[in-house]
Amino acid sequence: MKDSFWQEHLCYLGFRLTVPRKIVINILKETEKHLSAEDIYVKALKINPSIGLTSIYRTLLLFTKINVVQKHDFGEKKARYELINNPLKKEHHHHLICTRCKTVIDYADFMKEEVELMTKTENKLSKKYHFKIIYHTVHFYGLCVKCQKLA
Amino acid sequence: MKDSFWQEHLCYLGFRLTVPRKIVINILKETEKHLSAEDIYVKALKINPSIGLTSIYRTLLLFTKINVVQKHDFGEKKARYELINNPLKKEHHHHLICTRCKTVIDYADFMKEEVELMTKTENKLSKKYHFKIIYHTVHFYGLCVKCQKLA
DNA sequence: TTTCATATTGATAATGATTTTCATTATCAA
DNA sequence: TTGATAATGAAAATCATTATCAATATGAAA
Repeated sequence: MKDSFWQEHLCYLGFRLTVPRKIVINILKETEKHLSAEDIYVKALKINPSIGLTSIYRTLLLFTKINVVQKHDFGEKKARYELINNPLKKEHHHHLICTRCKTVIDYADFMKEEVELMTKTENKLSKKYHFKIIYHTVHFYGLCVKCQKLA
Repeated sequence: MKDSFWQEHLCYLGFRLTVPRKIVINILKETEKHLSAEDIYVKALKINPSIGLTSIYRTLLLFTKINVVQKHDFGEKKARYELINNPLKKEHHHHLICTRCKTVIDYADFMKEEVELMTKTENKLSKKYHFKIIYHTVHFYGLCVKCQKLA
């Protein structure tokens, strides 16, 4: 029954292993990009034309809640999704976002210093503002090589 | 004709000094909060009931383009706006965002180290990825004091 | 296996923020 | 004061996402 780590995880938490859920995981597993719900839907239709967009959204919502995918907001009106622990990707990374073509580059360079400082800052801020920090985001916005030439 | 620094700026760039634009600037000048378009619209109606929501959006778009306001995306479905160089606010700051009540706390503590590292990282990333970085965002998401108790 | 309670689905309608359209009005230089 | 046109407000259109709800698929129990 178990098809992969993620599906086992689903099962473990008491969720059913359904067709749309398997398809969404497989699509995310095989890309390095940050796909929107629509992107995923289009790919899913090619695998199983009877799948509904609603299910894609519901699946992504569920996966986000159980920490199987991460939902990103890169300043577009639509959200983008990324599988957590995707073997194609670096463990932990931050993002460079091209404001023109919306391409997202993952980077994990210099993360040690960055994350160290973030942790330090988090601790200080938590105390000062009595704020319980759950996660942080670091986004660099700008222009990718291509768009620098075009703009 | 000129009413303030911002209005002069508008004028200088060749834009007209209209009623909705003055109102939006004045509303933003007098708050420390990050207001949504709707928030601003409600306040604007009290000053001039004939103002349209469309104009609020148009004004905010213009102001964002000419760097008079900064548009923020804190993970809600609606955007929030903040006047750049607001005398009520710290020059440069990052944000703590409560994921439950959506309150945003500005902080400028420890910014020196943070900004230094960001700049260093930006330089390295620019070179490595040939990416022209325009700006960055650092958001800490979590629960504010109140919501920690309620959640 | 077959049955069954119910978790999950897909089609459709609804939502809510933001944009577009377009005819009317306000602004400012001449 | 006038006139070109920038800017407005009302209403309709978009677009991503959610809610509704009847139909279906899933997995445990018989």
